[in-house]
Amino acid sequence: MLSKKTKYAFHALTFLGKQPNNIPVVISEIANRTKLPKKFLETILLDLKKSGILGSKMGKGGGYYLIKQTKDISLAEIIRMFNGPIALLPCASLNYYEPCEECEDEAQCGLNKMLLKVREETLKILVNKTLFDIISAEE
Amino acid sequence: MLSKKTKYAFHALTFLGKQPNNIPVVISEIANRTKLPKKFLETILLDLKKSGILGSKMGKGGGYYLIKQTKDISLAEIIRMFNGPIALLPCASLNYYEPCEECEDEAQCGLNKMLLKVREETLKILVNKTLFDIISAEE
DNA sequence: TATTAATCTATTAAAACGATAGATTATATA
DNA sequence: TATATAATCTATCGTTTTAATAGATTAATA
Repeated sequence: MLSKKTKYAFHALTFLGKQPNNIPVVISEIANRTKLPKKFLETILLDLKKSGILGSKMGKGGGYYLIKQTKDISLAEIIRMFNGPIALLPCASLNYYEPCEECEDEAQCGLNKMLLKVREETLKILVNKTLFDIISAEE
Repeated sequence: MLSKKTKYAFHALTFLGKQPNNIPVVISEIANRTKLPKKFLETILLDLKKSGILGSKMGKGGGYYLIKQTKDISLAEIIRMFNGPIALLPCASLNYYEPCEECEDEAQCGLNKMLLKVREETLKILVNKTLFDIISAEE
């Protein structure tokens, strides 16, 4: 399951992705239109900015706007950022790898091998689907 | 990510699946061999019993043993039992469906549509992989 | 210089997770 | 029938994560 933060990020991105010419939109408008809690949304937008997906402008006429192309923002990327690893266990993750305490020999562990495969196949799905596809699916 | 409970369930099942003739094994032995916390493991084994995957016998010579065939125990089944939905959001889950509060019209929601597809594809993977495959992958 | 709007720091309530303790019930066998 | 064995049940508990809010600060514009 995705956290609410992750879900909110998708909603905010979808909204901004539909904005014409990527004109900056202020937080409160994004919050109103997407029905997301404003203060919580702030932290999300900030994270998206820090990772280079959004840009921002302070002061009058400011707000947040999309920098990356919607086709270049994959589900995997957003999920990793807000939800953590794609893999089902840390021992099967490439980006967030950590060994299991109870596991004597990982190279022997059938669960690990299986979850590595699952991760691989899941990633294929999540990398190929983008914000563009989400927006295209609307209406 | 899977919870530790889910991971422990897989380890316990893998151990029992490798047992010859499905002879009952006592909790403490399962715990020792798998290196899992015994008391926590108890609750897991009980759940597995209630769902018909394991059988148990009290008293001397008792313990837990596998009832279902390893080929008939899918990853999806275990994950659902201990970890919850396969879908990434409740609104995209069939077994645990729940609408989103912020969503005015689900039929219009691009995220929902996308996650329904993801769920479908993920399920294909997780249903086709079984305890048998995990055990086969060992050594 | 006043207004606007993002950014930063700090805090908090609630839920989920992981784990343990102790009492009870069922079964086998000596 | 008594005893040992082992699952089962009830209850509790600390920690971490999640979701959310409050308030002060900085930057940009007009």
